[in-house]
Amino acid sequence: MTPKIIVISGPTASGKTALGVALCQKLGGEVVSADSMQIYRRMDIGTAKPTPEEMQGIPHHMIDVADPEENYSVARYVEEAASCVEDILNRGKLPVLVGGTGLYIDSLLSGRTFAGGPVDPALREELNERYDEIGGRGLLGELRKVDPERAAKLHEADKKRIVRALEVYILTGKTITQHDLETQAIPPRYDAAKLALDFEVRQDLYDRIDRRVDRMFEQGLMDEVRSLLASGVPASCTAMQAIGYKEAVGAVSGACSETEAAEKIKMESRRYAKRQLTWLRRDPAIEWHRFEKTPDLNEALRHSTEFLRTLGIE
RNA sequence: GGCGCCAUAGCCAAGUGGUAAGGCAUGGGACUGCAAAUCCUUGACCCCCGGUUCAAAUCCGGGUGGCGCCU
Repeated sequence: MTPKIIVISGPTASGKTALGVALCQKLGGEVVSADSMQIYRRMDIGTAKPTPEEMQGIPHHMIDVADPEENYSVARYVEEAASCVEDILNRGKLPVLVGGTGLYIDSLLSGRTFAGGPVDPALREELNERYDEIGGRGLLGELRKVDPERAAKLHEADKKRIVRALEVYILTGKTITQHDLETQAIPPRYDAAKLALDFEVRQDLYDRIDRRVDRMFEQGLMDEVRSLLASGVPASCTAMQAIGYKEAVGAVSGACSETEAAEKIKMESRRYAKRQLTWLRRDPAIEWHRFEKTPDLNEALRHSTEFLRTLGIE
């Protein structure tokens, strides 16, 4: 089976956008973003959203598809992104999935479905409260009674996952363990050629991140955040939990200085990059391109096309 | 030059005689409807030399380094 879709991933600030556009130009493709924060409108600077100049006329999908106050989710992403991909394929073009949100990429490619229909906010709230009341050990104990396998994998402090596991069971009568087994059994939705970018030396990536954050402030990150808040976007919503935004909110409110916020953003971005790498590294199918010191787009492009050729894409 | 204070992991920092809390960072890992989120995990023999003691990061002396004050 020939891969029908290309994936370009890597940690933040590794040069995914540029490579994605270059490959699209070369292969007649369109970009489908796989970034959990660039989906929000009016959040441009802090998410390092590609500018029109960077896009170079290549269509970009799954960017600016939601308002910051909306509750977006993987499930919604999979649904919407899949229809973008289908549309691109139907027009005889090549979908190029570009982004750093590993969960979104894997979920889309696998065709994963999520258990239990729409989330029931009341139930989730109830479970969260119960967790606070009886503690992690207590709630994990309750999960153990219905789904011992899942309970064994979760740490008592992992509130989110304990709550979700219980939620799935209550909503569907099926354990999340069983649901996972069922979805794992279905064949992947797309056969993808996966590329990821990284640096030979971690510090080089971190240096890039630092510079990018400085640039965000020069470009007016603070104003962007001020206007989001002024337009009524609550500081508590998911979108505002994004790195860069929650810290800038602190500076806007006077809780810390702008310099302190910048330092915090750099640090959080480094940690995020590390988590992204952890996620990507466990996928043996990924072809890595590691930059020496400075990102060399031509090098990456050559490596990529060579790799794609071996898979029959050119 | 004199007096005083301090010297514990990359940083902050507890510990005043029995063999090194904690926080942050860093590295590693997890991850099936909030994922840029959430969670797990990770290190030092205590500035140097000598002394006291069964036993010193902890007491004494000296050295070095830093900070403050004075002349």
